[in-house]
Amino acid sequence: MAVGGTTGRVTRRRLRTRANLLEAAFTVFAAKGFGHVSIEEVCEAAGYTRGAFYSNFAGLDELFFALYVERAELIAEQVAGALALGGPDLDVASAVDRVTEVLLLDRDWLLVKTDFLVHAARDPDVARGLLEHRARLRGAIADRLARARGHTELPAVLGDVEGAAHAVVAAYDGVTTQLLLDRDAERARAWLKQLLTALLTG
Amino acid sequence: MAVGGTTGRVTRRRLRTRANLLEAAFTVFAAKGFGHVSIEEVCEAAGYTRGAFYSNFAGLDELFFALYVERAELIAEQVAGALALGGPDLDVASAVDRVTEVLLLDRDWLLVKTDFLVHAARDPDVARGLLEHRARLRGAIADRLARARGHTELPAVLGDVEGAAHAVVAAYDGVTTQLLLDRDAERARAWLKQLLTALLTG
DNA sequence: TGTACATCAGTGAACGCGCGTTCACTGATGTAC
DNA sequence: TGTACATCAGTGAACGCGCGTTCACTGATGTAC
Repeated sequence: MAVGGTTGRVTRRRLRTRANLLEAAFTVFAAKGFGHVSIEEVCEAAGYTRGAFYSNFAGLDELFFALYVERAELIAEQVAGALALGGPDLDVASAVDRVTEVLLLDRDWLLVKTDFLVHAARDPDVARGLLEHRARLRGAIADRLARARGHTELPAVLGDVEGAAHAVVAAYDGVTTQLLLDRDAERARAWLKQLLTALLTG
Repeated sequence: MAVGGTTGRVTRRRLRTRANLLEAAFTVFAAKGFGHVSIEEVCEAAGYTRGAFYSNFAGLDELFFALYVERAELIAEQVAGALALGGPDLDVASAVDRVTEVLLLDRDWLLVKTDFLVHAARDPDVARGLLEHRARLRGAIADRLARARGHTELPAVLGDVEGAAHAVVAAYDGVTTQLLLDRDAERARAWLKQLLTALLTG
């Protein structure tokens, strides 16, 4: 069995192999897209045989999911880190700057993320997980906005702080779409900043 | 040769077959996603043999592109129609209602559209075509906004009418992402309306 | 309108490859003493 | 710390299937008279 079960002693070697496979898979997925990638390709990129793959994952779907979760957590930490830098109650404009910097940096990640979105859109179970993750993200943003409220009053059109957080996520997703096509990260950043400013400081 | 060349007499039969293949392909692509679909599957769904496919298309990529272009034009016409209904200078709020109605209706189309986006993101040639299409769309929105300007003044934060049109597209893309996951079209519509209101009537 | 003919569109069988999946085996790793 | 042993992780070969691609052929379609 490739997945959890009773957590029976995981060797270093196994961890390393798994990490190598995930690392290589990320590159391959970003380049060709999930659905155009074979197990064989992932193994070749990682320098293992297919047997090693099956020893660690039940199939490409499982690996893709693991890959997404791992990277998503990484990004979440980076965002949290960027926000933490600004002290406990950074004003909205600065927070936007910081977060934008981190979020729109890695094109490969945006590609994989979008692949995962469209994959999740077709599988309710996967979708549920992704929705929960997004809900947590919105929660964090809402907290942040609530704390920054003293500096700038939010416009009433969006409803409460939760609504504003929702708007932030939507703006981010919207800008991502354009960025995927024109590959102009600088413009995307400026543009996201402008959008968020329009939304949060009505 | 499957594509154009000198436009040498296209029979009805050929047109019908092509249309049937595209129709069936749309369903199959929506259900499984480009990249998880075989030529065989499309042919089976359409009721043809694989030879018929190769007589009409060079490969899945070409069919996918043709499919996207066809449906995108269809949607564009529907949107134009919805706007035309409201007379020459509908106010912004009503225009938003009408367009939203059309745009967020068809989940299958959103799935295929997103598949195409992520496909285009990996192929600069395809991306260019899609960017041009989006630019035309923005242009149409900008025109509309310019005509509705008399009723409602746009907020200055977004810049000119072009900027506002850009924002509309970003909001739409952002809401689409959420809708793909939660499948709640009504909420998405309400939400998009709210977002656009916040953006356009700062 | 009907018939004869030419061209074309789709058929269906065949070929072969890429790759998913399995599994007996071996070298690596960890443990007990 | 060193050695002997047990278990585990990854190897690599083998099997077979799904499907992409081709092509000689035939029934459908269009045209000329």
